[in-house]
Amino acid sequence: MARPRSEDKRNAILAAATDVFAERGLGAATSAISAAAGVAEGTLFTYFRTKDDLLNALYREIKLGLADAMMSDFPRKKSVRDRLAHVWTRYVRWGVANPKAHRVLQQIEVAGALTEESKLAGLAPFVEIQAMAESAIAQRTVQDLPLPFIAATMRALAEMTMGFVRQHPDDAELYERSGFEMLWAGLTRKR
Amino acid sequence: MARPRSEDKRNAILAAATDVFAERGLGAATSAISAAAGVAEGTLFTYFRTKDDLLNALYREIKLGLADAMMSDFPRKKSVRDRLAHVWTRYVRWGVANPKAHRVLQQIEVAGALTEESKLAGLAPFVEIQAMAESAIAQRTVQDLPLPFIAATMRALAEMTMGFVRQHPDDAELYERSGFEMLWAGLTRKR
Amino acid sequence: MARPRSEDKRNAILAAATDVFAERGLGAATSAISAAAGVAEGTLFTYFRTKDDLLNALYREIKLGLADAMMSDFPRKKSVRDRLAHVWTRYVRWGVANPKAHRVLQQIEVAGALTEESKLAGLAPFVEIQAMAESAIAQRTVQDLPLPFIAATMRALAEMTMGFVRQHPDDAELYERSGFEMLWAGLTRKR
Amino acid sequence: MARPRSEDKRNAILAAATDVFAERGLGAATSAISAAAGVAEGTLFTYFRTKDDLLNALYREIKLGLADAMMSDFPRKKSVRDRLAHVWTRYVRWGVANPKAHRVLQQIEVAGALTEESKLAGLAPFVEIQAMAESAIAQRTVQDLPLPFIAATMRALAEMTMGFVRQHPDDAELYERSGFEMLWAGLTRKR
DNA sequence: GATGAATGAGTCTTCATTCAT
DNA sequence: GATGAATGAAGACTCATTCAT
Repeated sequence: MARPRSEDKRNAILAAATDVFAERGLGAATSAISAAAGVAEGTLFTYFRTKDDLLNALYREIKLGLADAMMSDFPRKKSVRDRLAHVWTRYVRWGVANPKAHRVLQQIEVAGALTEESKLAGLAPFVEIQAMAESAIAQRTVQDLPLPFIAATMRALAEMTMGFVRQHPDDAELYERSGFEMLWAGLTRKR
Repeated sequence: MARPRSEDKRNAILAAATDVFAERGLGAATSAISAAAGVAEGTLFTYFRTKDDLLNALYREIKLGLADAMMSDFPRKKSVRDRLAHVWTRYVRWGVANPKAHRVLQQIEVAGALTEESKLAGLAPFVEIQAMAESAIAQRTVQDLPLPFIAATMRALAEMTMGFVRQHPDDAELYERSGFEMLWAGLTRKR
Repeated sequence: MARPRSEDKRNAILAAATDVFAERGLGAATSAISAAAGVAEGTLFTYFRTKDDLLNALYREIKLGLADAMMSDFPRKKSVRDRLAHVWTRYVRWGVANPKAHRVLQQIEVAGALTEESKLAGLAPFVEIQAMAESAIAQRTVQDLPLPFIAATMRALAEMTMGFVRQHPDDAELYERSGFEMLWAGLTRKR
Repeated sequence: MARPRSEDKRNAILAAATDVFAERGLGAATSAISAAAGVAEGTLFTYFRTKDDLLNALYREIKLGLADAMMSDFPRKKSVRDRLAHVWTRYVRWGVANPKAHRVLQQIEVAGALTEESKLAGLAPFVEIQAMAESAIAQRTVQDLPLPFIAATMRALAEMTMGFVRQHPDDAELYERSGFEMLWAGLTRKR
């Protein structure tokens, strides 16, 4: 029955990859990652067949963590505004609290190493947000715009907001709130 | 200085770099770029001392082109809304018309290879936009928010919009307009 | 010694090694062999201490099979020509019927991984052939040449013949006979 | 015009490859070859794109040298027997004088790394031998057998003979002559 | 200045072998 | 004994940069 593959080691590698990639970019050597994870160079490849595999797994892992952060305690019963605010706040705070993961996420997305499968897997956890947006449109609170457009808007503003909160932690609340108000103003029907 | 450096060659290299980096990522080999530019491998290094230098120069070059696209014919005399719409439209259209340059710009920004100098140089051409925003705040059309925050908001929404226009060219106008309206609604004071 | 080593497993590994080495060369990974044999990677090493050990064992195994094919039903009582023809035919047919084993044999011999011990062991089963040759020389049917030279001649011609039979199975008989006649003509005293 | 590729370096690499492969097998590291050739590791790859390319080039190079050795001073006007003896002797002596090249040739042929192109190129220099054999058959000196079969016979016997000459240099002449007589007896029509 | 051969450190990945389970 | 995860030394090949021509 040999030694079973260790979840701990897998996680250590993913964590190390996050650190190393965040600091040196995706071009960082796999050997740096295995070293940071405290495993042998070869071990990395028993958990992830190739560097690209590692990248894809890391992407999913981070996305999953993000989804969890955003959707836990989701106030299903509250108003559209409250629900959107919940998601917004959680997203921004996650990005501020996990700058490395956030940075790596961006790099992976822009690098073009993701499989279609991973892209889909990364999207999956966010269906509930879409559902919320859909119902909001239906009740005419939010303008009639394509859902992906709305989602992308939120994301774009949230990412931007994170940057400001990171740079000016003292004004965190200001930026967090201002960002949200801009989003809300942009999305809702006028008057 | 027998033969002077050729502006043509420099441009050929920058253009080739845009193509190659856009297609293969910043990890692409300099030899691929020199080949695409039709010059020898060594020649690239007489125009740019290192690969990082090339990256920085490319960044500035693209930013300059972008600034030019945005600010030419700038309607200094018109309303804040008109001026903002001008900038918005130009930005979005530039991104749609120059997907490779846009893609490379993003990669460079996210990769962390930029010198402070380059970052500043990249910002410079956009001072006029800032000025516009400043005056708009002063006259209380736009909310009293930090200028960089406003600029970043515009950028974030514009980049997102580009993506949609690229994917749905037939609805270009819809996305372009919707994006702008969201920006405007977000920035202006609520009555 | 709770569980005794299984002869089956050993054989499975040797058979798998024949297949894998024949197809991918001696550089093939031991893990490919264990996989093909349906055993764990580590198991291979309980049956053969090192890859070189496996190679040597495989060599002997194949040689043994070959000797068996050649010497079974050996017509001890018949004429020199009949006995030589028997050996010739059996050798050629074995090579045609076992192309992988034959191929691996050649690779091992040419690769220089054999111990002296294995070389000797590989020769052993062929003593009877030598004996036959010796007596043939004594009775002056065959020219007075060093025995190993005679053996090598037969082998060289037989291996060559195998190749032709493999490539032109329809002319198998022609090549088999022609080859033998050449051998016989070459070995016997000219009148 | 930069430094031109040096024929010397190319030859040094090929010579080093012959040595190293002969001693350690085709699995030998390219770094061992570049070191033996006195060039940097990378340099090997500017002359041969891959290890397989090197193998193929080496094969052609050796075959060319062999053909040259065999066919120079070819006695076109003499009898079939003399011409065959010429080729035979040259071949055997080449193999004895160039044991490393000969060994490497065998390894490459058995390893299955040759392109069809290389195989053809390796055959080309030997057309004259075929022509000779053809005419010999026509004049009914040699038995009517497929040409490739005849060629292969000569080769098989010659290679075997080389081995004996190498092991017993003092009896070189004996083996050389005996081998040839066997070949001649085998090929010619009886009576 | 232009060229491209030369360099060798660095990359990802493989693999024989060991050893915890 | 069987298993397969762990190991780390190689290995083939790449690439930014230098420099002879």
